[in-house]
Amino acid sequence: MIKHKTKLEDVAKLAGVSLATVSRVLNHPDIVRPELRDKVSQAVASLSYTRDAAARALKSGRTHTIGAVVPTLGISIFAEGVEALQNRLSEHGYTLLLANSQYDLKKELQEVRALIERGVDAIVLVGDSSSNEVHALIKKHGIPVVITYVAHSKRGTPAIGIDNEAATRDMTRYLMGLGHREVGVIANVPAANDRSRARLAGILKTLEDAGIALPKSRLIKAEHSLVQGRMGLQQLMKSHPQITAIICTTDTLAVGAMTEARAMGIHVPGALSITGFDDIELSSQLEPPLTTVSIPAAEIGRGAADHLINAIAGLPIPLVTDLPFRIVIRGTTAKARTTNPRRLARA
Amino acid sequence: MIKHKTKLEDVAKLAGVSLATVSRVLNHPDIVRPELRDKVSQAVASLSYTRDAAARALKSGRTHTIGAVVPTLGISIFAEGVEALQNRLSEHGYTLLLANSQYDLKKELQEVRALIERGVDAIVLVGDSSSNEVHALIKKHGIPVVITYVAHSKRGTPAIGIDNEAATRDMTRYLMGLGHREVGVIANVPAANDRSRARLAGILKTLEDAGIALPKSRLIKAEHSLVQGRMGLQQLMKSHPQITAIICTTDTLAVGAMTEARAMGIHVPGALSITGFDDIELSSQLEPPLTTVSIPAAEIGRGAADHLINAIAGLPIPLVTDLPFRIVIRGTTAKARTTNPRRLARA
DNA sequence: GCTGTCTCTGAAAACGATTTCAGGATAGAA
DNA sequence: TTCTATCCTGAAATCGTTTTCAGAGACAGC
Repeated sequence: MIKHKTKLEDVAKLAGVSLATVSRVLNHPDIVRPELRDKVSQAVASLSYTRDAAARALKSGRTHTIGAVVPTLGISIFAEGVEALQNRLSEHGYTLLLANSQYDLKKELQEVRALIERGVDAIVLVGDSSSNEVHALIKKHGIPVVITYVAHSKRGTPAIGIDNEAATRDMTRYLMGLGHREVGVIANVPAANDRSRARLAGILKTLEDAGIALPKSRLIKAEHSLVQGRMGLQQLMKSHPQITAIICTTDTLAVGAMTEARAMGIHVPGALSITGFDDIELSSQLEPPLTTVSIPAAEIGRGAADHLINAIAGLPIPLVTDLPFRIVIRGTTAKARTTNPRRLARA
Repeated sequence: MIKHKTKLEDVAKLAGVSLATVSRVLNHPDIVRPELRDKVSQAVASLSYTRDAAARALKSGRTHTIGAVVPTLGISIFAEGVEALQNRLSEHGYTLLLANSQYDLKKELQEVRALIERGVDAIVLVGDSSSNEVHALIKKHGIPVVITYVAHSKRGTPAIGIDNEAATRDMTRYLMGLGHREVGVIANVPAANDRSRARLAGILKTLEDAGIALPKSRLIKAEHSLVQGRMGLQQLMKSHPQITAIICTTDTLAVGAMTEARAMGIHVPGALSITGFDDIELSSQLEPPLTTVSIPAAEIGRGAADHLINAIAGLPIPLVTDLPFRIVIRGTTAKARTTNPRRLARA
């Protein structure tokens, strides 16, 4: 138990100098005469003194604190991004205040408000589908902000991430290059998730450009879970056995789809190609390993940290930091089969 | 951009009362005359005033902030626990400061120190293997703390979680009940992970009690990853083809093991039973679904929040909150085979 | 009508740091 | 030796609340 929290005054007394000098040693060591500086440092050390964060924050107006609101930590790319963000912040003496929105715009606003009231120096958001109130609030307080996991700015807000639409475009083209024309899509498209919507848009646009229509019955809108991936695949293959490729907007859905394909006796990739998105740890370890899009989650987290630290220091930050994604071709994709679907489906 | 951050004084002026009264309306509404209270509330609303957190913290000595240090968010049970923790804290007006230790005791100490310097009102730790310095530091500052994911107190620190050793004991007994005598173990046992050590201890003790020795060659110490699970199984089954059951200390290892078993042509559970621990989302969706131990991660997070909020209010908190785990029997376990191992292994 | 209680309100003193402003000491120049 | 310029240092104001302390009103009892 501490009796009398050591404060600046105690250090000053011990070192035989004034408060101001101690403060200077702590903040601008270079403007203090070396001998005094040493004496003070010694006093600080011997008392194991640390400045009171609240008092500093009150006087200086900066809390050395950065807030982040992510949809959920249950999705590994966000967990990975947050972890990288925190590590980088920690290296620079910043502390992370974390909140989650559960893809609920109202909750996001509420958490952002709480963060601002706590006096965070900057804010990290995920995606560009935050409500206008959120952005208005942040702007009103003049707080630096970055949106992550997307590579386009909106309302002038800096962004760091990948071009989701381009990624699914590339993936779809790759499948078409393998001869797939009969495709199905399993997509999770909550209202508050612009990343998923962009991914879906990339697929649809590419198919359309190739003259392939995607009737509603071939597009399963699912929640982000393994079970829904399974159900999606089942529904798709039962109603459209001629399908040769299934594009999923997340690995979780794709893994679910793979499981169901196996249960239905559909060989992957012989009879059916499946692709995912995110490249979670599991994907490379499956049998067969999943073809997917790998996104640099850790880099996004670190980059967001760097950008904001700079912004707090008054430096400009790039409006868009477009990080490269990677199409990772593994074992779940192959040339489209041309034989009778029913035959192969039972194989 | 805000020009002149509205403060207590502005509200007081608008409402025609003193600073003290406004503060009272905000903190103890009941002791202020209704008509004045309304006038003040109205002024607060019309200026959309919010108290400065730093000033409050400085004066009141409480930050309404709780810090947590977890090993990593990459393990879903921690991600789930943190999310639940944050949600519960948020409901009660607290903000979560999050840090991660990467299973590094030094880093944990460093992060805890940073958290304390930020003035957190309480701290959440994972497991009981934190360094003595960590606990000394926390104690010195008189900050409430809870250790999580374990169900035993150490150094008098309150704990909330499960009895890991009992869980693997139960699981091992279950396997023995199925007739398994030839077992192998894949365990991840970093120095800073008492949970995993307890899990391993539960297995070894139970086997020993049953008169089954576990030679070193049947115990694979692995890192917590799918790949290591695969490698572990391969090594085990190559050197001891007579093994009929593999106990893993985490689902991730077990999933890796299952993948490898399939690759090696070993039928699960016909030729080999495999068990995990954690019950991650994936486990129930595998083919066959994994027999494992389910742990109440969200409940741990919420419980930690509740305990600490009480502790801050000066209420006592239980020393040990032993939450129930659940042995979930699914498709990867079956009676031990008695036929020639080599035969079946090729089947 | 006066005094004693009881409520409620306001003035002012913290909380612990940062930083401005001015003055003291030192060094160099004349 | 004396004066100016240069550095450093310390005193004091300030950041925005909370809370103590005492005083002003209101009300009832006598």
